[in-house]
Amino acid sequence: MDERVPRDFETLRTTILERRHSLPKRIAQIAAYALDNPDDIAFGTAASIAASAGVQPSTLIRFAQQLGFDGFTSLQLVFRERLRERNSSYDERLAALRAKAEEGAGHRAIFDGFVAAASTSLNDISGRLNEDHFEDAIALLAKAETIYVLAKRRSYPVASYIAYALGKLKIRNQLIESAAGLNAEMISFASPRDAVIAISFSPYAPAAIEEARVISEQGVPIVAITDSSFSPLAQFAKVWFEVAEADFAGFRSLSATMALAMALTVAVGEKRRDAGRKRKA
Amino acid sequence: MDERVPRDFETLRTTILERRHSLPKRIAQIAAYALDNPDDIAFGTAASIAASAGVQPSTLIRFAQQLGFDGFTSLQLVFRERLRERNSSYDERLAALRAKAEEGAGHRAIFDGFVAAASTSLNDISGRLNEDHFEDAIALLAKAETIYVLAKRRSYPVASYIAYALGKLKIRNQLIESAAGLNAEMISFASPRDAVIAISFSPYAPAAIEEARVISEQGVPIVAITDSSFSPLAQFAKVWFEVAEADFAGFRSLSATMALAMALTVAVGEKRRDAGRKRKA
DNA sequence: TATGGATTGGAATTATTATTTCATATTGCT
DNA sequence: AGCAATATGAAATAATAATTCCAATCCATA
Repeated sequence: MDERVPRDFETLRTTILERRHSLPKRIAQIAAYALDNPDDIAFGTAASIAASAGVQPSTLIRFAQQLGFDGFTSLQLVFRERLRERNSSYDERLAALRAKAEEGAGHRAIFDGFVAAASTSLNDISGRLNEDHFEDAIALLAKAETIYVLAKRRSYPVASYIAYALGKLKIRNQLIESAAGLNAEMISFASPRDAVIAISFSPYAPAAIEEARVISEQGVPIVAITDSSFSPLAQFAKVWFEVAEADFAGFRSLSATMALAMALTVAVGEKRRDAGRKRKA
Repeated sequence: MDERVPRDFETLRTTILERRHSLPKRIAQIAAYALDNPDDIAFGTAASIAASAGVQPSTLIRFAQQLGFDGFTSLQLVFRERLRERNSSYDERLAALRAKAEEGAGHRAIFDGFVAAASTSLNDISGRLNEDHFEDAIALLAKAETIYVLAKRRSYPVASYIAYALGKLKIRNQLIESAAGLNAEMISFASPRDAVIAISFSPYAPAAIEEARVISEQGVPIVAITDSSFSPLAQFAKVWFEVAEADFAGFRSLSATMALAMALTVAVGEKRRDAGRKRKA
């Protein structure tokens, strides 16, 4: 075997993708099948796999040999190993990730840490979302003429995704940001028939809090996403959500906030569609 | 076969535990082994498993028969099925949630869907991150004078979080966006001593691709985060990462991309700190 | 369009693996 | 302790599956 044989699934996958275009037709066919149905490769027999993929068993072996394995059996081992690794349960994996991230010094540990933080946050929020608040928030936003989106600094990415999604859903919205320093003017256009989604986490960006105060004094209802009941944002809000994001290396995961924000956005879109349909009928 | 044959792993497990004490010595031995090492049963051969468990192959078959199977092979199927299910459970859950949301099963389903999409994406990326590429990307970015961050539309939130984090870490960076339409000028300042983090997913925003092309022609190395090897972004990149984000209701989760982006950012920060320390010493 | 090389299909062969069988050992019972 | 029933070990056998081989076909190139 003069060529290096991929011994883990990822390397194998990469190798296949690289060579994809230089492979003969039938071999390419089995290659595509293998990447699409890795489980079948792991469990099946050469004959059964070949039949499912619509080729001859010998082709399957040729495929394995092209990749540097000495036969189908050794190729199959890689696919089996993948299943073994993937197998461990979610919680186990999460625990393992955290452990690795903590002990490990290398860069891989940093990556694992961020993945673990994101997973933890998601885990957490899915258990504690208050459904009544969620429905209230949707109702409130669905009847707004314009939805203003307010977030600064670390929360800003969430706001920009909300704005993107609202735009896609054809819901009129305004991201409160202005390179020209015209935020105050922008805010002054908001009326009680509009609504605001405001996002801020400790340490609360003063600008965000101040703008939330002003806008709430204009009678515009606010839906807030923040991190505790002590949040200054909570006091201005008609509805507010508490999201506890885990952090790693000083940077907060945004995954739970993102999920909540997207759910709100899409739910509002749906409610509007339903309302529109009813009005027509 | 007068007794009911367990066809799923949990039932099998329970059955074994119930009968444990009424089993002959060697059979009990293999029973214990089976529950402790289910993966080995799934993949091994009768001979190899028997050897690991310290019994004869025939005992293994007798064990299977006692449980009502007609041989080792049918018992093994249950163990294999277990691996298949474990592995696909996330995708299935997501599919179920999508279906539920489709038929209008309430807003909670939408929220669950976004959480599941995010979890699936994280799960996926943590298994397939290519560590070599990761190290290459870190090295490349760590020695850049200025890191340019390039992403449009749905990827923009990631870019803005990267820019925020780089700023916090005191790493000089430039987000390529300009309300004044000065992107071209901004890009023209980039030199081969700088580097770019570019993020784009299908359908690739033309502006992002075009800017990536221009900037790579200026000799500025690009680290790309994208969704497939066919991505037009990949061809301009020195290093690229494939991130498969699950989507829900038409909106892609950003959780995996975010985790990767943050990991890159923080790792670059660390590498720079280490380098600085070394220079001093 | 003729020719050589590469690719493919399908059956024959070889290898591996499950199962059966039977002799031997162990256990439980009177 | 002695006997029968049960359990076990080891090798023979049967089944299944991987691999090889060769003829047929396809494809690129002159």
